[in-house]
Amino acid sequence: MRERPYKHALDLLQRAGLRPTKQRLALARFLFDGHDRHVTAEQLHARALEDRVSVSLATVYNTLHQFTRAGLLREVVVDANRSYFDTNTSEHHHFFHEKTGELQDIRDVVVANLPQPPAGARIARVDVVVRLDDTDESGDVVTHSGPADRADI
Amino acid sequence: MRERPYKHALDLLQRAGLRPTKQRLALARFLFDGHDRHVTAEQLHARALEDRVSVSLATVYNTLHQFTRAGLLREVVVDANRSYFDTNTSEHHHFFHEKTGELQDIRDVVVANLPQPPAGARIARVDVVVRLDDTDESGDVVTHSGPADRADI
DNA sequence: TCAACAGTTTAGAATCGTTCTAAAGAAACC
DNA sequence: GGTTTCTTTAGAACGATTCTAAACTGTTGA
Repeated sequence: MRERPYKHALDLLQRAGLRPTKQRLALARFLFDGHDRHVTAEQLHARALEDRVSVSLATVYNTLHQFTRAGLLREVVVDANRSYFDTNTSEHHHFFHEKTGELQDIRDVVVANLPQPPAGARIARVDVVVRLDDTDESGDVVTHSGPADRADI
Repeated sequence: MRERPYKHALDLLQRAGLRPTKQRLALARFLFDGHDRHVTAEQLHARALEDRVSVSLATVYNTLHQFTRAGLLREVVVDANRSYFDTNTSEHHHFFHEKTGELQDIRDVVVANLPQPPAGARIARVDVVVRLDDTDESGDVVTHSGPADRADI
């Protein structure tokens, strides 16, 4: 994961059949540095500008969609107001912290007893979103024995 | 479920502490007629106009949110482009037909092995969205023995 | 090397769903 | 009825996203 970022990003672009432009390279280098990330277009744009990479918001959107089509990213729908893109494209699910808008990958969730899809349809994907609240406005400490062990719903 | 729609709607509004205006009554009568419905604001608005109930889109939005706050509806986030409101407020999950934008309730899904939420957070809700594709552009018949039985993911 | 084409970026306009605003209208209360 | 409070509404405003058309850049091949 600590590999030569330029080379790695270049590689990904080439495999996706995308010309390695300055903008795409910069975005890819940031997105695919080995961390699992959940970014919105605005966040990624801001980040690029911080790094003094001049790129327009339109290009950020284009690039995110191209990367998604290429299977490098996965779009996560959790919030009606913004789209998140996840650099982790393997099977997994999410905690979504409603207050902060933060997403967090969770693994090993088991979904069972799904009904058969209607005729003519096929399951494309199963998404589990666990929405999180703050425990308590009073600032109480969380005793780690609480509820939330009743994993079934 | 076949009860006097006026009375039932009136009742719901009263219990929710909302003045029974013409608009709210009309929307409530349609929404809570005993069927499970998944509506967008636009759809509900169009439907009201068909029924010759004059109501503005702003009021439809207001009303949907008021009903949601009152626990009469549940907002479902499945599509980045529109909000759905579900008249079924009990524990259940959804099939989402990506092509048509249709939602369908599914019951009895089991979600297990959820990790503990991070300290300070509490699970507010678990949403399972099963995204559906068309089986096949060639129009093949679905043999009901196919995949989609491997319910775990 | 360079022309020429195809793919890319961009600013800004446009779009779309949704929310806001301020004023007019209706329900509730005395 | 008069007054207060809640509702509705048209239209403006908004924020995220997409589109447009023109400028730009990578690539290819002579």
